[in-house]
Amino acid sequence: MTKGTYTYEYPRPSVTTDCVIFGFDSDGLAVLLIERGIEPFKGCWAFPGGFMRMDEDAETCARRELEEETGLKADCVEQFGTFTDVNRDPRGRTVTIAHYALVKKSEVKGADDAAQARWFPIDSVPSLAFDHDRILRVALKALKEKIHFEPIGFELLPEVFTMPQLQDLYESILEVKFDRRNFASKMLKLGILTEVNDGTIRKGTRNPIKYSFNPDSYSQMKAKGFRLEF
Amino acid sequence: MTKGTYTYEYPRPSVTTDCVIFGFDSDGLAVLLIERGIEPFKGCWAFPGGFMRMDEDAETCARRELEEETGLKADCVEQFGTFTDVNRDPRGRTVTIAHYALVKKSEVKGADDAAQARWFPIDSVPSLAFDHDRILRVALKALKEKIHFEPIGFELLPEVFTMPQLQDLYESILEVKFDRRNFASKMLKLGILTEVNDGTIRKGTRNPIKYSFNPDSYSQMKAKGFRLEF
DNA sequence: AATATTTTGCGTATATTTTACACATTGAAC
DNA sequence: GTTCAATGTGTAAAATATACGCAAAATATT
Repeated sequence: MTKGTYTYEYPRPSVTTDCVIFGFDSDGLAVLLIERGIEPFKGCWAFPGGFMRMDEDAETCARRELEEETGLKADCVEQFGTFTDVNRDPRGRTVTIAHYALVKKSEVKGADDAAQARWFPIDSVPSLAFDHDRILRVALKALKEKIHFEPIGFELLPEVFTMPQLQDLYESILEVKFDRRNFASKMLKLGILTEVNDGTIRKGTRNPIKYSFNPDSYSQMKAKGFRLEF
Repeated sequence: MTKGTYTYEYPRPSVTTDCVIFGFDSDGLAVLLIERGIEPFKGCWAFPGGFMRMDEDAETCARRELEEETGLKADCVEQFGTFTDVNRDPRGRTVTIAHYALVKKSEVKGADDAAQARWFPIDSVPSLAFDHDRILRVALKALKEKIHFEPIGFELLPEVFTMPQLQDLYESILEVKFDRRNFASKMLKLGILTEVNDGTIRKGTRNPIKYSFNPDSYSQMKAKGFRLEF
C-alpha cells in the first residue's frame, strides 16, 4: 500500500474492518484479542483489524488482517454489522465493517506467534478499546441467531467430536441448558452427523461415540428446505 | 456540506448509504425506486441513497437521504448489510451501507413529490442500477428473517388493520400460504393485538374485525422472553 | 329479485413435535 | 473395592401444529 497524497472534493471517513474471532474448547466459548501497542487505547485489548485497501473487499480485508495479526486462517468469516458512530475513533471519523471469524481452537498453533494475542473466555473479556465492547455484544447476538439457521457450530469444533462436546458448544453460545437425551436425538435426526470409527473398540458407554459433520448431507438437506432449530 | 479539498495519506473509498423502502397494500409488497437522472446508469431505477456526511452516522444518513429524495419519514430504518465489491460503482471505489425502511404505504402522500419516484410490486422490479439487484435480494432475505423475531410487519400496515390484511402481509413477505384459521388463532394468542371498536356495529362476519398493534403488550412479552414463529 | 359464491369467524379432531424422565453400563476418583 | 460421574438408549405425557367443517352475511351472478 503506497503512502502519498490523495485529494478529494468532500471529506471521507476511513474504512476499516474488525474481526471478532470465536474459538471453543472444553473451557467454553472464547474470543481472541490483541493488546494494542500504540495510542489510542495503548495497552487495551481490541479485535484485530485495520484499514481496507482499495483493491480488496471487506471480507478479503478482514481475512488479511486476521492472518497478519494472529497468523490464523479462518474458514468462516462473515460480516455482521457496520459501526459508524461519529466519535467511535478519537483519531478521526472511521467506520468499521465488523466480521466474526470461527476457528477450530484445537488446530490453532500460530495464535501465540503474535506475542500480544490472547484468548479470553467469553465471560472474562476485559473492557475493550474503541466501541469494541458494543461490537462484541452485537457479534454474540449475531452468532446466536446464526446458529439457529446454519450449522456454524461445526466450524468451531475439531473435525471429530463427541455429542457432549457439541452440546457444550450449543449451550455456550446460546447460554441455555438442554436435556442431554433430547439434544442428541434431535441432532442425530437431522442426518448431518457421521459416526466416526477410529479403530478403537467402544467398550463402555463412558467413552463417547465420535462424530464428524457431513457437509454433503447438509447441502442435500439445505436444498430440500429445512429447519435447524434449537 | 462544504466542497473543498481534503487530503489524506492513504486513499479512501467513498461511503454511502442506500435505502430499500418496503411498502405494503392490497396489491402486496412493493419497493420504492428512484429513476436516476444522471450517469452512470442514467434512466435506470435505483434505491435512494447518497454520501454519508462527517457529522452523521449511517442511520441518520439513510433517513436524511430517504426524506430528501422521497419526502418520506420512516419509523423503522435498519442496516442489513454493507456492500464493498471493488467495482460496484464505475465512478470509483465506494462502499455502501444498505438499510431497509418500512413505511405505511397508506399514509404515504409525498411519494409523488419526487416525480421520478415510483412503487414497484416486489415481483415486477426492473433490473436496477449498480449492484442494487443483489442488494434487493439480500434485503428481502433480511426482511424474511427479521419478521420471524420481531413484529416488523406492523410497520407496514395502517394503524388499524384486519386479520386478512395481516395474513396477506405475512404471506407476501414469506412467500408462503397459511391456513386462515390457524394463522388468526396463533396471532391472537400472542396477545399483541387489540380489537378496535370504531363505532360501527359489526353485523355480519363478512366485514372483518379491526385490530391495532399493541406496543405495550409487545414490550411486556419481549421482556419475558418469547418466540414469534410463523 | 332470487340465487350462488365468497369472505369471515369460530371450534374441534388428529398428527406431529417437544418435553420430561429412569435405568444400565463403565471409566474415573478415592 | 467402593463410590461417583458420564454416556447411551427409549417411552409416556404434554404442548403445539395442522387440517378441516360449519354457519352467517356481504357480494356477485343471473
